[in-house]
Amino acid sequence: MKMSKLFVQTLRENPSDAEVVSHKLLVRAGFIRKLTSGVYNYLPLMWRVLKKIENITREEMDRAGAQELLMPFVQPQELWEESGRWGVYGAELMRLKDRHERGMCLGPTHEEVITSIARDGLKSYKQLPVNLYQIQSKFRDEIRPRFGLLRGREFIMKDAYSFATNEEDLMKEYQNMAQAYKRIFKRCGLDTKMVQSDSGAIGGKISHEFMVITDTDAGENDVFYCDSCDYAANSNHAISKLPAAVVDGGFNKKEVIDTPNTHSIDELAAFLKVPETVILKSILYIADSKPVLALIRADKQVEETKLMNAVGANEIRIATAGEIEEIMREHGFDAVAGFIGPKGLNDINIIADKTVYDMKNFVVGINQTDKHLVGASLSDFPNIDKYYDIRLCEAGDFCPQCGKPLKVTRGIEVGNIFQLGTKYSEPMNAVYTDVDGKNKPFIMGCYGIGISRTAAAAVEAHHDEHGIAWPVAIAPYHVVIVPVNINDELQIQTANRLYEELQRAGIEVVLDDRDERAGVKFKDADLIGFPYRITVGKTITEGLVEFKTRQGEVMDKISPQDAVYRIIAEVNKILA
RNA sequence: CGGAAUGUAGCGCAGCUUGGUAGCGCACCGUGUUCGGGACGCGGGGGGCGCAGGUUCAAAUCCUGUCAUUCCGACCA
Repeated sequence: MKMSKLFVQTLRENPSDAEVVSHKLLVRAGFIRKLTSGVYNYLPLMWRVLKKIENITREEMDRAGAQELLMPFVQPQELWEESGRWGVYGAELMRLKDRHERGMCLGPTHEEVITSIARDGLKSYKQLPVNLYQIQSKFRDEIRPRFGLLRGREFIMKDAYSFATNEEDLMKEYQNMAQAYKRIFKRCGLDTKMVQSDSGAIGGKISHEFMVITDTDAGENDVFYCDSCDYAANSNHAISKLPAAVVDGGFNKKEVIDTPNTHSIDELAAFLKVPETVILKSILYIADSKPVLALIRADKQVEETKLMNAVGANEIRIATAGEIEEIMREHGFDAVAGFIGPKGLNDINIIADKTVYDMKNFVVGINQTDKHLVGASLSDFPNIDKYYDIRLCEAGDFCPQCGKPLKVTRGIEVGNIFQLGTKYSEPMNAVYTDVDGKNKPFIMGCYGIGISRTAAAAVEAHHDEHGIAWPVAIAPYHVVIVPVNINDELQIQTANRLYEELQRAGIEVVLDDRDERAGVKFKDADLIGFPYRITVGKTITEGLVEFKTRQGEVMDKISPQDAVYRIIAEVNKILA
């Protein structure tokens, strides 16, 4: 490709709406352009990158035995009613009506459609197990799109769905996909960590996410992991052992005392001169519009996804100050936030964290403003009868597997795998006929990779102050040839010769034939992120060129042949 | 949805307080000098100021409404 004809416009300045580095660089280097909030044009350079990631994904999925198909982007409401998700998916599902006022939606994921395909096309146990996948655009009307391609509303995803007759085959395919994913991300030049996670709106029991580890804001997930063993989990799912703590308040007697204006745990602990670990914290949530009281040792935080799972709700949020007072009033109490507790709330769902189980002689709110009960014990609250893990882990907690300290970092979720079981096949009546002649629902799994997010994550992982540094396997082009002065006959001839020679060898090469100063061409080359650069300058009179890798290796004076051979060798090695 | 802010040329911005008919940098076109890390000079082209009303002799500037975008909080590949 000649640079003079390449469709690209590089910018000197960062776009004003970009926060994270991948967004800034992809816009500045001319890869993407925003059409509307969370929706981007993939310009020619970007499309080359995306196609490469798609192809790597496709090759590995095919190698793993999956079959590619393509499902519609627009889906009918009825299908979503069959699975029961039309009512629960929420505003993220982009709903629309056709001219006949029939309900439709833009596909945010394709469990419903694939299940309908399976129930039509898979009739016998003899056809199973099978894994079907597609690579396609998805649309999710995110509350707040941001970070460019990392959280767009429209994005490209590879989604695969497996169908089996039993849990064992599902588990095999799950492992098979986990292995395929590791190969895919490795080939894309990305280090990923496979972590346990909550399965969220997609459903199912067991799930793992593939995270690109980063220490920037672009990583929207907290990941807890252990260096001593293989434990790693998303914060929404991580469990831990706690360091020893004082859990006995040491109060002489049980009594209600005045604790004026202690609206926060800080203030209460300071007022009573006790550690937070002897205070029982009560937080009122609204789960699917019903009140839920969460109890936890006051030095710990509630993990809302865990709480949501414990309640079995689809949506959860902390109650507002007004709601707290109103709900208290309904139960005959006059209490504001900061003074509430489980006392007397017999018809409210109470979810106690396991940390509560060990507490003795503690401090707790009793639904009276400006008062707390000290010296309390769990037997005072017969309505606390079950204990769950709803606690958010913290760095410094210990690994649940080996007991060593856990570490925390941030990650970008580029892929995930779920064991769905019969969550969709059962309600949608997707069954096959088993050996015994009986109809049984498919045991399903599903497996996603954010293709466009993976591209952005690659930029987050591979860049410097000058621009992007694409891994060879997903770079839009492998090499750029820069003749310093295009009016120099020898330089331009040599550049042309190298250009043709590399092309013949199957290398993807850009010849920067623009009549620009060398500095401009170098800046653009660095910004766009070509893995290799050959500069043909003055030293060509001695038969020498400069060879540079985007990683920073420079050879000032090298023969053009050596540069070409090296590029051919390295690229072929990576692509092999 | 709650809180904050912004919409002026492809991009980044100034001009609005104190209304007088739009400007700067980058990018683009022409031209000359320059030529190994985003050169400089000269000469050009492009917008009527998100949209719709209103006030006024006159509105990018004031008023009303509306739409969009961005940031901060609750969601997820």
